[in-house]
Amino acid sequence: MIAKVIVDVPVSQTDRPFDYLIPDDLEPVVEPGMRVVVPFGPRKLLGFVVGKEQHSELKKIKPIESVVDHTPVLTDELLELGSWLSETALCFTVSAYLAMLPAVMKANYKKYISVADDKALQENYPGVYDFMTKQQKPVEWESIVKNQPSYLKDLQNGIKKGWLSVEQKVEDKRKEKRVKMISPADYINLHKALEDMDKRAEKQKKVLRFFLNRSQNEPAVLSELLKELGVSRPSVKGLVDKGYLIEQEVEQFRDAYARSDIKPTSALTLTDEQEEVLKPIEEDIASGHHHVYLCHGVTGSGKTEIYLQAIEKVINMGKEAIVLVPEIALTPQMVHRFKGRFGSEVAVMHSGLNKGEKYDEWRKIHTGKVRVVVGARSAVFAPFKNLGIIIIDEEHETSYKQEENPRYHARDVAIFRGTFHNCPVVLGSATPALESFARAQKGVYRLASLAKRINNQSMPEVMMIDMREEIRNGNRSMFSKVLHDKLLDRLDKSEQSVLFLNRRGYSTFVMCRDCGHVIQCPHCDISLTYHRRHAELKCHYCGYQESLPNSCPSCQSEHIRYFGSGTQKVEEALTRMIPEARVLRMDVDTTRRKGSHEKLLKAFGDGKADILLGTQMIAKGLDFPNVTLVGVLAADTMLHLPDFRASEKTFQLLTQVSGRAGRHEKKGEVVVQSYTPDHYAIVHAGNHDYNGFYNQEMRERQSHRYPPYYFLALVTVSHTEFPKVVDVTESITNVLKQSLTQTAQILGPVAPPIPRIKDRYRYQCMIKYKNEPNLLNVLNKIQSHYQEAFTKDNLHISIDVNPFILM
DNA sequence: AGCACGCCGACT
DNA sequence: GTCGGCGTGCTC
Repeated sequence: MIAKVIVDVPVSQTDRPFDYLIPDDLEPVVEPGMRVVVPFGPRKLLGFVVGKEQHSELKKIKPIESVVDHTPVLTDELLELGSWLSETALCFTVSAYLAMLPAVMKANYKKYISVADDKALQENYPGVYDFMTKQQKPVEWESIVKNQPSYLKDLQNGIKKGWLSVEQKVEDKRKEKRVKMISPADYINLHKALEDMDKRAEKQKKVLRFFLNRSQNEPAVLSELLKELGVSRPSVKGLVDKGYLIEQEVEQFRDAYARSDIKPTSALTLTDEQEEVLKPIEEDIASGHHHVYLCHGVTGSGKTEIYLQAIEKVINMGKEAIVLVPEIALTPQMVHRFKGRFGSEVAVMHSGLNKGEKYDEWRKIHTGKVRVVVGARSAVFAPFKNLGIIIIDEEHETSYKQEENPRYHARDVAIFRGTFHNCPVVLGSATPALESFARAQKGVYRLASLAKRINNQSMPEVMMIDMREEIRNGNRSMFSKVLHDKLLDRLDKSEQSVLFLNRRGYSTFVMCRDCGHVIQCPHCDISLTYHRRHAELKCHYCGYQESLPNSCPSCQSEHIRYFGSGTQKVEEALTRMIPEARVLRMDVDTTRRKGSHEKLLKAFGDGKADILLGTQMIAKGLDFPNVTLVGVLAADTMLHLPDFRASEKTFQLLTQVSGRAGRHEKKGEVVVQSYTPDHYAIVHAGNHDYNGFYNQEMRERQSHRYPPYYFLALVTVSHTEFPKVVDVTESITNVLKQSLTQTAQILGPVAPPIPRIKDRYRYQCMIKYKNEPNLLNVLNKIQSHYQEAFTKDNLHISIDVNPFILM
């Protein structure tokens, strides 16, 4: 038998199956979807078996070296999904497969050197010989490179001459936690065994009695058993050898939520509106039909309860469910809701888990221990075999698009899988992406609306503050008079407030007041960000840092200071303004440590602070009954980013933030400060008017030929030399112009908003198109044609179909 | 990507 | 005459 194997070499020349002979003894073992180790040229590689065939057309076929997995780690569906991804996202098939698995399942390649010809080596390279014999065991190549680079040359020659041998190893980084379990053998009568025992074997009898007193044949953990009975390992081993007891290794799952106290919940009564949304979804689940539902529900309208009840239906039918949540909203509150309803049926996948924990959660899914996964983007690849529903909450979130290879969008993957499994895909949002809403309007998706909040709470009142007015009235602080007063008012009533600072595009840069010089990264064309903590300037793109200078590097003036507004700066101003307020700051700095996110939120929920101040991360999913005021400090910072989605993002963010107020009995208020309060994104957000925003933004998109009216593809070229980048981008642009239809618009070559990152110049070419059946083909050709030149010349090309970030 | 093969210059 | 530079091409 022949196995078709995709090898772990992510280049276009090897992006196809290679034939390998399946040795007779592995014949019954090897199945598509398994990882195998195969010889490839002179080395050994990890590969994915994608098919089995009786014959091969090739003469020279090497056998599979070994099989890594006991059961396939990718189902047939996921294998198919991988090749679909490689075509549509223009990535290599292996990259797609690896993206579907936890990181620990990537191969670890190691090279080991050992002595093959003692005599010859000793004669020619005595130094190397001494070194090698001192080490005894084969020596890992990388450790020599790191620690004894002086030997490398001689070693290389020794290998060439055959005095040293090289062994390639493919290692797997995964490590299951395993425990030894002891249980009585099924067919053994313990009473009889006890009688048969040697009189002197007190310890062994003690063990048998222990199992006699236990219900049925319940296994016990070996280590605990030994401790409890005060016997030693050989006593148990003796019984195992006699065949009375059975020892087996059982995987133990690390459970990050094992200790938390989550109370079970049961289904809530739905409102008529919720009922109406749920009904067609349930019908699809019952009858096995695929539709995409866009569930447009205002914040607080009870979307999650609909998800929960749909999942319940899915579980009752013996099927499985995937719930995607943006990373930032994967808060403990959210996880608790699912754990509370479905208990141990739920696996949770988020970036807070370490690699081992992620692997364990993945295995819970793979081994069928759970039926529900709640997770961020990559959870869409959960290896379920019988999916009954896929839910994407906050579907408009940009984090669903992966910004590196494979550049997939979780929504597209979900729809692929939903089609395969004939199950519904539910997209939920208070502010759907324009693309999604447009599709729903066209009838491609089924639109379901929830216009009312549960318990009929009204939407919070939104006040727009024109900050230009404040400045005119002599208020130069970052807090308007109104916001200041309202904060004090809440403090009086001991109610809580949330202050939201939209920091994106608002980095705290350092500028000289005399000459206007802004300190920039020497490797990237972007200004450095000031970090107060260590009085350092950091580059967010390449990690470069330097200490804050005392004088301007350009004019030597000492009037150099930082501008912009970070959370730290706001916190300072806030405590200066209202010293008695207890402020909790939440940003990347205060939440870096594991679990600190949860801790901070808990502290706020427990009323240990009056004001929660934070960035993006507090915009989602927070639900505190005592919060009655939400302040947005600078609503329009994002509006002026060079991004055609700037208005949409601003609208979404303001709507989400406003939704944090007054979700319970107490009425909520929102204060939005901006310098452009009459911008339509801000106005419509203030009126909670999605449709109004949608209609206006759609006109903008149409007139500027942007999505959803046109599709986009973005080609970015980078190299250390500027003329080269321009040159290559130009020729790519020409190829595109010749190969695409007249209706396609090709913009470029143009310099992107950040023209240089990590000392590499960048240039782009953007394609706007409506219908280009040939596009993927052409882009694929461009990628593989230039790739050879690219790798050896250190040129880089990245192609993003449907890009989200245009930088 | 790695690695071998192979074809030319600068050294014992 | 050989060591070693890195251009070219292949890997089942």
